[in-house]
Order: sequence, then structure tokens, then C-alpha cells
Amino acid sequence: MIPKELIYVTTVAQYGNISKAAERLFVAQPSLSRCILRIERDLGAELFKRTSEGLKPTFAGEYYIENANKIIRLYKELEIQFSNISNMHMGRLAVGTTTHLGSFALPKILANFTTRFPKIELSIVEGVSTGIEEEILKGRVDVGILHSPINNHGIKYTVIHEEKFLLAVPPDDPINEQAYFKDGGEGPYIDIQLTADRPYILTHTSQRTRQVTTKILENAKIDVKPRYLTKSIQTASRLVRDNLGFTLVPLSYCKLFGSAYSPNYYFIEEQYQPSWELVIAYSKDIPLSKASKEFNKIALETLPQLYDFPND
Amino acid sequence: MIPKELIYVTTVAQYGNISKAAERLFVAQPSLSRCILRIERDLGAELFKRTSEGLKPTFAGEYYIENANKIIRLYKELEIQFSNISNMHMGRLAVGTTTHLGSFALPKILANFTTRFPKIELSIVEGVSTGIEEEILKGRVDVGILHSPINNHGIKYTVIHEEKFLLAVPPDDPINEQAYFKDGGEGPYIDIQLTADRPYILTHTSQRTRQVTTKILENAKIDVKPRYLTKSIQTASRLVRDNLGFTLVPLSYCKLFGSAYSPNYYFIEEQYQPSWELVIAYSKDIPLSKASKEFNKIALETLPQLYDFPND
DNA sequence: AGGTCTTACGACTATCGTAATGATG
DNA sequence: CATCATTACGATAGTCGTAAGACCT
Repeated sequence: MIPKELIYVTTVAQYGNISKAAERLFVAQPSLSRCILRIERDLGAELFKRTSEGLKPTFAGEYYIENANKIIRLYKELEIQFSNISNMHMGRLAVGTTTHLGSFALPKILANFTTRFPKIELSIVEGVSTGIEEEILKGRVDVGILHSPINNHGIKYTVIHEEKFLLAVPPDDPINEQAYFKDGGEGPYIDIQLTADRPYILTHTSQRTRQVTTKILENAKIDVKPRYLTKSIQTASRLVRDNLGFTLVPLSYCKLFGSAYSPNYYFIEEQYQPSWELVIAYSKDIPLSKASKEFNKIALETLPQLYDFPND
Repeated sequence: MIPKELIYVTTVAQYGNISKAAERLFVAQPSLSRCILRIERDLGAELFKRTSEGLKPTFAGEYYIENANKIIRLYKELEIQFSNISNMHMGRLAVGTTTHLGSFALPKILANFTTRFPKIELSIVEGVSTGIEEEILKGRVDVGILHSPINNHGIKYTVIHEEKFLLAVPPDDPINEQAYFKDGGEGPYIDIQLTADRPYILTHTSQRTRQVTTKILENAKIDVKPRYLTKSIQTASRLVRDNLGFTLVPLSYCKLFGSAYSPNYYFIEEQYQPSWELVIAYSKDIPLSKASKEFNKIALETLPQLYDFPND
């Protein structure tokens, strides 16, 4: 709110008359009179000469009025911008995501978001899952698109989509023979126990794929022998194709990589919990901005479609 | 005074910590906390994200802080200028005076004033006495240097100097013969009654010299026959020299005109009140500014000296 | 336990409106 | 006497500080 003093003084100056100004300002005339006197007392200088023809600014008054007008203008700009902010005509949003999701999931969401809110500046922060979580906690990232599990209890999230992990098997490996089908299954299964004591190709420990893989293998009580470490699941997949070991790959990645120069992918039994979830994550402490809420809404509309791959 | 909101928000932003900011601002920490919350509520937008590492401005907050700083800067300028005004390091003063006094009395005062207060803008308004009085009432002139009598009771004044009016007599006129001297008199006297029924050269009715002259002649019960009207006493004086009539001239004017091509000047009896006063005049209603008071002081020191003419 | 921010409550002060007073034309 | 500014006074609302609560490290 604009300080009353400024409005009062400038309006009195404008009308040269306290009564008229009071009417215009919707205050009682004595109140305005007192207010002007108080301001003058506080400043230690007369702002108006009370002449028989009304109130006319003194030298000090002229200076005050000039500056008051400048200040009022700034206040009005501020108010306009705040109404813009609350109407989403301006704002800023930092979205954090992993490298893979940055190219896979984000583009569609961003396209929808910027179409709907073209005046919101979007900044994308890419990094590994744990790094993004850290950024969310610090408040440098407003919203993250990540995969569960999220163990950090400073972060809350909503689940968008659950996705299976598949076992990548070298095409030449004998265990291909033992693949089987299940009722209602989307494809061939294989028993992960067959890979016990066999080498695995893994991603780095800070990567969510590695964390999920580790968990699955733990569930299967398989003591992993890491053979290669890579940052990219796609690389891991190719290494499997070259018969260098096994790896676990999220379903969407398999589909995305296509069938050229790929290993064989098999579902594995539910008991090992071979899945992760795509989630939208926020700080638990920092209240959601309007922009964040809108982003959430758009993400919820957009993302599930991405997993309806065209049949090939 | 600078609005608290601005200071509060910017200080909190500066420290990123309400406790520290509260300490710095000499307010209780809960008060500051509440204050920030209230401001946010009023604006309808969060200004700070409360993160584990302290308070960090949101997008809206950044904008607010930026503008708040601009506004604070303007307020500070305003404060500085007001302190300048009260220390007479700046200001404006409108001085009104008659044409004659503008060249006779004013230069010395102005020189002293501007030496002492070089930063005060001085504006000089010249006009006839009644015009200047009008300007004083309207507040367009702060201080007037005028001659009494001032009949306008909206004006108050302090007397600087009293001055006699002298009768100007053509050198050839027979009444020169009847001049006489008095004990303690500064010069020759003449009986103004000798000019009864003789023509007079007068100034315009709006001029103070005319008003004083009229009064003196009334006091002497002389029914005037105006022969010529002029705006300048000097012109009148010359016309007297040319034997075209009589006129009454203030003493300082006589001395100023010098003796070349002058009529003869005679004192006249006190009973006709042949004098006026030099006064500094102000509006009764408009309180005196500091500059006006200082001007008054300097005028009181300066003006009396002007009437100590060097003996010639 | 020590730090932080927020909520609760009582006290105070500033500002308002109505009414009365003063000043002016 | 009509208009305008100022002073008087009671009511109200905003702001403060102290104390207590909530939360994180």
C-alpha cells in the first residue's frame, strides 16, 4: 500500500484545498488537516503556505511533492507487477531433472507450459537424482522430475507413473532358453536367479538406476559382481549386447533404444519389486508457488501420455 | 520517515535471517517475523522462501526488494534535502520592492544575503507599493521592502527608518524668500501653506509617494491642483526645477538626485507629518520561513547604514 | 540443547470520525 | 452566515514486546 502521507500531501497540493482533497480521499476533513500538520511537524518544515486563496506549496513543499510523485510511481509499478505475478503474467520457475528425463520427459511438459504461460521464465537444472534432491532442499530448484525411491524426508512427491525394470540378457547367453511367458504378462519373463554369480554392468552409485538395480538384486539375494561402471544405461545395454554381462533397464528406456543392436529384455518376477516410479518432487518446507502448482498440473496431464508408446 | 515495510524486507533479505535482521533493526524477533508475514499476506505473494539455510527471496521478493531499494533511496534524498532546507543550504525567497527601492536599498541587502546564504535562490519582484502588498497577501512574495503607510491589515511590518518629505520649490519662485531656519533643523524650512492654490506635480495614485503627498497636503488642508502626473519622483523634481509646480520629495531621493539641475528643497513643519517609514513587510497569516527571518535580520543590519550619506 | 521461525496475548500508540471552535470573506 | 481550517475527544485498529509453541540440527 502506498504510504498515506504521500497521497495526502500530493492531493492537497493538487486541489490547493483541504476540504476538496479530503472529499476526494474519502477521509474526514479534520483528519486530513491534522495529518498534514503532523507531517509538517515531523519534517520540521512547512509544506504549504496557508494563504487566503488556499494552500500553496512552499519551497520545501514543492520538493516534497516532486519526490512524493516519484515514489508513488514506483509503488504503482510495484503493485502492477505483483498483480502480474499473481496472474502468472510473470514469474520464474526452476525445474530440476536427470539427464535422461531432461531429454525424454521434459520437452513435452515445457512445450505445454510455455504455451500456457509464456511470460514465466523457465530454467532447467540437470544433474544426477541425488544432486537434484539437494537443490530442491536448498530451494534452488522449485520442482523436480525424478524417479523414486526418494529417501530424503525433506521432499514430498506425487507419483506420475510406475515402470518396470527389465533384465538385459546377451542374445547368445544360454539362459535365453529358459525364458517363459505368464498370463497377462506383456512379454517374456526370465528368472533373475539365473544371473547369480554372473557379472553385471552397473551405473554409478549416485544414479537412481544403480540404486534401484542394487535394491532389486538385494531382494533377489544376488551378490553382485560389478564388471563395468558407466553413466549411461544405453551404454550398459550395448555392453550387454556384446556379452560382457547383465544389466537392468527401465522399460521406457528399452523401447526408446529401439531394437537395433540391442540385447534381449525380459520381465522379472514381481516379488523382487523390479520397478521405480516417475515422480514430481517438491520441498516439504517451501510452499508451492502458483507457477509450481501449474507446472504440477501440466506435468500430470502430459507425462502419462509419454508412456503410451506407439505399437511397433 | 521511511516506511518500515521497506526497511524490514530489505534488511531481512540482506541477512537472510529474521533474528539477525531484528537485532539490527532494534525490534523483537517475533515482531519482525509477524511483520514480514503480514506484508506477504497483504501483497498476496510470498516474498521469501523459508529454506533450511535461511530466508531467500522468491521471484516476487527479488522484485520487491529491488523497488524497495529505489524507494528508500528517494526517501533518503528527501531527508537530506530537508536537512539542507532547515540548515539554509537551500531554499528560495521572493523579495518584493518598489522600483526605486529596488535600485537604492536592495542591492546592498542582496549582496549581504547571498554572501551569507549562497545556496538560497533569490527572486526579485518589482512593482508599485500596492501591487507588492497584493503579492505578499497572495503568498507570491515572501518579504517586501516598502514604505509606510501600509493600510492593509493582512500585512505586518517592522520599521527600519523614518524619513522626511521635503518640499521642492522652483529656484525662481518668490516663496524661496520666506525660507527660515529652526533650532536643530537639518536645513531650511518653508511654510507649505504658501503653496496653497498653486499647481502640484504628483505621481500616480497607486504610488506610495503620491499617497504620502496626498496625506501631507490633507493635513495642511491644502486642496491640491494636480498639474502633471508622472511615475518618477525624479521627473517630478525636474519639472519643479522648470517652474511647472511644486512637489514633495523624500529626503534620500533629494540627496540621491544630487544638486545638478535640482529645485530647492525645504523641510516643512512636523505638524503636517511630512514623512514615511521604510519597512520590511510580511503576510500576517503566512508563517515566516527561516530564509525570511534571516533576510529580516540582514535587512535590519544593512538598511540604516544606507541613510548615513557621506557629507558633501 | 541451542538455534530458528511462528503463534498467543496484553499493552500501547496512532489515526480516525464526530463535534466544537476559530478565522475569513 | 457560509466556507474553510484547526482543536478536542472518544473509539478503534495496528503494532509492539514478552512468553510460549513448533521445528530442525
